[in-house]
Amino acid sequence: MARPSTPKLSRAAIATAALALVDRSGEFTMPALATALGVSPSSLYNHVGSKADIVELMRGEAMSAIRLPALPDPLPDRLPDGGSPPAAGDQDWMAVLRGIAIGYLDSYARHPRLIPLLTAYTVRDATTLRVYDAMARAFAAGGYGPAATLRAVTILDSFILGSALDAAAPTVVWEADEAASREFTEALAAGLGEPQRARRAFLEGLDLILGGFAARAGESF
Amino acid sequence: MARPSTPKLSRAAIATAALALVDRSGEFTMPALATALGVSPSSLYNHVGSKADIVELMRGEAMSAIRLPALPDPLPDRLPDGGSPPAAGDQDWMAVLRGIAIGYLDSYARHPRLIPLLTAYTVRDATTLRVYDAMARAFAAGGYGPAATLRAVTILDSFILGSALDAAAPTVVWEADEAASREFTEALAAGLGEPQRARRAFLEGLDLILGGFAARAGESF
DNA sequence: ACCTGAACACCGTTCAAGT
DNA sequence: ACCTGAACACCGTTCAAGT
Repeated sequence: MARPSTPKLSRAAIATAALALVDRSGEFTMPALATALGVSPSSLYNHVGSKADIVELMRGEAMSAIRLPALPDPLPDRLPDGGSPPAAGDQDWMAVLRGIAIGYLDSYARHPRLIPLLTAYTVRDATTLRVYDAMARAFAAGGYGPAATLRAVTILDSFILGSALDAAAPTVVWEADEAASREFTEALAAGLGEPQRARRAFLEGLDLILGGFAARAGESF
Repeated sequence: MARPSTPKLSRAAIATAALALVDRSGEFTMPALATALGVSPSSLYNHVGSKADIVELMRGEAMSAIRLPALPDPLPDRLPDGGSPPAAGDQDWMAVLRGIAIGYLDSYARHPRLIPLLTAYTVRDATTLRVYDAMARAFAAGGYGPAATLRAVTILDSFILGSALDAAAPTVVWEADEAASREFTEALAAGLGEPQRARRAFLEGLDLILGGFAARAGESF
């Protein structure tokens, strides 16, 4: 029973099983993963280099669900092919950014217990890079210069990741203690029950940020 | 050499040494901490219940540096004491929020390697609660109702935490690969060298968000 | 090429034993 | 009350051995 004729493992199978394990139990250890795959822990090392490697696989798996809006690739190319006007339409790239941001958050939200795991490792995932790329193209389409584009992408990324964390493992045990003010206590009482609380806050914050970007799009930078 | 006449350990000493260890090496294990304290690992359990307990101590330690603006406590109380007008001044609570947010981020930023550790545990720290409380009071002072206040605090918290993470462990190995667009490549080239890159992005995003809040303060919610 | 089992150097935590 | 040392059940990873 040493080497089976058809391999029991593959990187894809490991990624899927690992993500399912994290989703289900929140834990992620090599023995637990091996058990889920019906294999011995040391077998995993025939396909991955380390535990961190598997975390990267899970990141890719989680992000693969993103549907990036089909943005014309070398953006200027669409001008000569007739028809539509220069498409300065601010609505365009704002809507694109909104779509990307929401898709990005949803990818996280589908795997809440994965998020704290991701922050412990450094990213090196191609799909995530493509998300940033799409955002950068959208800002460029909105007239942002290179440096402003990078800051803008950073801002969006920070807010999205923070929102995902907030939703996944509430950063506060939302519970007013004896020292809490009336204002805070009332806010908790009013908001905590709300069903889509975290998501509604995200959407509101996203619109705040995008609104700010749109307002600045006219200025020089 | 069993029990010394004067205790070698205390919760405070453990908190300080743990934070110093994380700041210096990024690692955090009980044996390493014990060595740093000149003590055996099992001794720690006379003062803390678990490793998670120590993480909470570190969170408190990191947050204790925050200077919360002295906001009049039961806010309405300052009206009758004469002098200043009702102080509808939007500038007031916006400036207060800005100060809190920056202080909050700086507390994180001073201990970048602590941040990923924090996200793996659930918060139960009194100082952090006080930060939220101060934010809630500021929004209430700005005319926000309870539910809107909770969403607003959530938005700020998410952005701050996300920014801290982004700054601490760059969420992307910021490196354009072969599939990167011209826009993204240029943005990276223009922005990556910038000295205070992460902090400038944070300040810009913060102003975007606060600006949005200020603009909405007049509406009904 | 790919799985197994034994082995290594760790880890967090418990607990009797000491003072 | 508080520190020690031994012990327990883990963990990630390596590697010779098998096919």
